[in-house]
Amino acid sequence: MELGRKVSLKEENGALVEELNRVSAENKKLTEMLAVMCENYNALRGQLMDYMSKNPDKELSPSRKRKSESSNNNNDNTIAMNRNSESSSTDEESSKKPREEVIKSKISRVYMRTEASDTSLVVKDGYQWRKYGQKVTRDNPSPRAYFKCSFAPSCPVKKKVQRSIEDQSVLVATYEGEHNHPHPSQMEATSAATRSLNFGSAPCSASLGSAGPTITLDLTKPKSSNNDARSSKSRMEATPEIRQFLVEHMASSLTKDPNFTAALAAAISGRMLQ
DNA sequence: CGTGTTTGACCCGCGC
DNA sequence: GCGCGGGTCAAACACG
Repeated sequence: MELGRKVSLKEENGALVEELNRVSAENKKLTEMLAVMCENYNALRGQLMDYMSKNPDKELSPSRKRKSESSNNNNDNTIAMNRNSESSSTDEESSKKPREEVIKSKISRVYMRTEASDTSLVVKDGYQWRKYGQKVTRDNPSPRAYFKCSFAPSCPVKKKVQRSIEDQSVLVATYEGEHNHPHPSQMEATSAATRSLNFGSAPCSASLGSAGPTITLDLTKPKSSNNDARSSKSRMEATPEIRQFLVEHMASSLTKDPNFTAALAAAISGRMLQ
């Protein structure tokens, strides 16, 4: 009967709407997961740098530097910075002489996907930043924001945040230097990170189809060889082995593929835009 | 009133 | 030397 057909059509319509809602929710969840992954990556990266800077005992004089672009790509690994905060650039108050630059700061680039409507160029990486400038650059119509770590001048880390010219919903954060202090807001960052992704206890895998590379983090069987007691004193809520493994895994991934995060963010955002 | 942000001015390196 | 452009400073401003 026609009535029955109408009813079934209506049911089908409702089912479709429900499916749409479900897909939308899933999309949203994936977006959140991506953001969380980026947060986790940033946190892990910081821990990795912290860890690696504790092991090598190279004597390098920390010097703040202005621009360190000479020939390097975005992930040169000059990681053995001296982390002594007292001697870092607060001593001599030379106003205009060029500071000697023995080593370059570590420069890393992080791609962070945000809402396109989010106009604040804020990349939540767990650290506190103070904005000190904003410029419109030539190659990108989006303004570039300049941040210093709130622990400055004892912490010389700076970052630049600018929207990607290709995808306005992707923030490109360029970090210069390394934090010589633990996460000031480790709890907030951790809670935010574990809000929707249980990071320490569940296996985490992210795989992308045709659009990009397949990246899988298998946390089911971490190595249990060594744990860094010093770094675990302040921020080890998840299992140290898991974090250790994650750090090593991330390090190896990044070593093999410097554009790891770029590819990940670009691929996922591209699929989400479809 | 203290703290963080905004924004125009200034500095400085680099290419011509 | 000069102009351009990216990076930084600092006074003004906003906000709690």
